[in-house]
Amino acid sequence: MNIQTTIQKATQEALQELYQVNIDSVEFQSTRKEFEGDVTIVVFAFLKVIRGNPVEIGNKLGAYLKENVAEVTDFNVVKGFLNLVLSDSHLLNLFYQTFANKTFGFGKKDTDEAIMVEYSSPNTNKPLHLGHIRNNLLGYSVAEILKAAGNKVYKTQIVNDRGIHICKSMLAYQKFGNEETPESTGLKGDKLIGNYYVRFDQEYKKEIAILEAKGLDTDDAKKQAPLLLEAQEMLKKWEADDTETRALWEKMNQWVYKGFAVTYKALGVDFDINYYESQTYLIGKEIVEKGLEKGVFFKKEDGSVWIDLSDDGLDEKIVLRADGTAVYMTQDIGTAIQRIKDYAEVKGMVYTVGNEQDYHFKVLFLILKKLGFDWSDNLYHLSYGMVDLPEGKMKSREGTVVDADDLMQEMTDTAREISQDLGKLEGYTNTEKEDLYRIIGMGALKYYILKVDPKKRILFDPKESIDFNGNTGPFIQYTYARIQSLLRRADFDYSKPVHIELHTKEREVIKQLQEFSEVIQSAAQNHSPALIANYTYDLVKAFNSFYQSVSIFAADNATNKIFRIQLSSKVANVIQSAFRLLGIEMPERM
RNA sequence: GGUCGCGUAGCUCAGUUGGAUAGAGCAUCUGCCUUCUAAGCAGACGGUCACAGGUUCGAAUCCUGUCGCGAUCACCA
Repeated sequence: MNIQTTIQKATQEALQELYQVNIDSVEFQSTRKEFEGDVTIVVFAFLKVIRGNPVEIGNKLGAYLKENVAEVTDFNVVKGFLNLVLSDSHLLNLFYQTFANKTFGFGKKDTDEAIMVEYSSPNTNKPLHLGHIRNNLLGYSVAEILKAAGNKVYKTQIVNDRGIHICKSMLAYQKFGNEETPESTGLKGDKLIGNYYVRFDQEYKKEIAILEAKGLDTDDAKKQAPLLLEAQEMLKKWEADDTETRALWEKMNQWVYKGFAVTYKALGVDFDINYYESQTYLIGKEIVEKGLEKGVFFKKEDGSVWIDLSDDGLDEKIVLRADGTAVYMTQDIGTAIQRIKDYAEVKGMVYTVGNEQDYHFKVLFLILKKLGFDWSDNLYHLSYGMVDLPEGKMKSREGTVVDADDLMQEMTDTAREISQDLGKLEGYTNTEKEDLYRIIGMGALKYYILKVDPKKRILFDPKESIDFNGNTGPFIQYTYARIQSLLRRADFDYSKPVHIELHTKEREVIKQLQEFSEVIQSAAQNHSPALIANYTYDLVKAFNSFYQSVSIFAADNATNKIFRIQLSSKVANVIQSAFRLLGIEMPERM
């Protein structure tokens, strides 16, 4: 039985005995630093059933608990707050229990149920950019957190490999490409294709200008530009399985995938399953037909199929075009159902998609619910805010994007510059150094993005993001590296339990360590890596304060010294575990 | 205009189911390296938690309204 349950039971008994009342649950919180104590009971909460002065009630209750609960050694009452002091031996026992348990903090739910986490889901007509970085980091991290909380997880992406946007790149390549290849140009495949997407837009704009000069208005000019008509023609050919078109499409997509693989590897993310839109865009139609029979959908005069969601505060939404072709929603309905068919143990899904699609997912989930799928209650749209640049919104067609590969390289370069200035890396080989620069640079980038609440927008200033002080990845990595260095020096056996009188700072760190598993559960529930990040930073702050004010090597005696090293070691352990959930690597030295 | 989200220190952000005097970092200022990694620590300065009501022992947190910013309201994905 843990201490909270013990105290809760004792409190219930006490109130029964002292005031003859029954209390369902007791409200706990950890005692704030300014006050003496470890656990605090909010006495105000009892006032609804007990008449009286909260201070008096607190004192009586405190006395009872001190008397009857072995772990409670003292108490004090401030206003309506009863602060309980727990015994050193209790905290030490707690510490050694978790010290011995290597999987500390990670739930082990005995279940076959799985969650599918979708993220990234790129288009194959351009390279990944800063927005994808936020998406990938969030999706990957949430998947890891869900795993840590005891779930089986499948990571997946749906590759948007077909459609008019791909045809635009293909067309531009056909017209202006001169048979270029990644090999002939030395470009990454996704970069090469991206260039043609930009090229299409440039040429398209020229055509529009010409048409406008001939007197067409802008809308007509956009619709009648020959290039666009050609692209649409190409899409039709693609859908008709035209051999030549398909071959070009296949070739270009393969280049892009090779390029993406490099970016994903550098980002440290991966997928268990890939879905391709070219294979899924036709499914979903049957479902709509069935739903039509069941009366979930209705048909308009022109033959298009809709759903009326006005009873749910939304409006009407199209699910099938008049010509019978699928829309985005049709595909998503089909894909969701397909996934459950493919992986029977999947009971829920997380979609990592930007908040501009909030409405879409609201509708999608509602449709699936109306179609009667019980798993529709376990769908979650991991919605995140846009990443803005100081100059304004990113537009891929206008080239005002921060390219993912470039940004990662920039972070590594900056890490190199700063590290070389500090000059702490004597005796390292060049390979080791380069690896370290990468770990630090990526740590800075990942932490900077993940520490922010997903739903908030991030204003990304590349210069400011590379800050290695304060609440940053490198600061936490640095703390970890210091502890590793400490452990390398510890020449005695520090794995055995010792018992000492606890210093205030030591108590603080121990209590903070205990919270880790709760934080993981909470992060899993809220789908928020930010909780993990900020917890880790708090722990590091507490540890640094302990580290600097309590000298480890000049400890009062050998036993104290051993304990402090044990404590440091456990802190390193938890930091590493936490950062693994964020996808951030840890340096052994830095 | 309808719907959804956001608004906390000069800047970037925390703030768990409502709890004690609102928390960090950056920036500015003051101390601390003959022993363990100073990418650090200790401290100072800095707040009408957008605004106005309401709910209650208690509100940054919950409810209503107002203002500001953003997204969305496509037979695009």
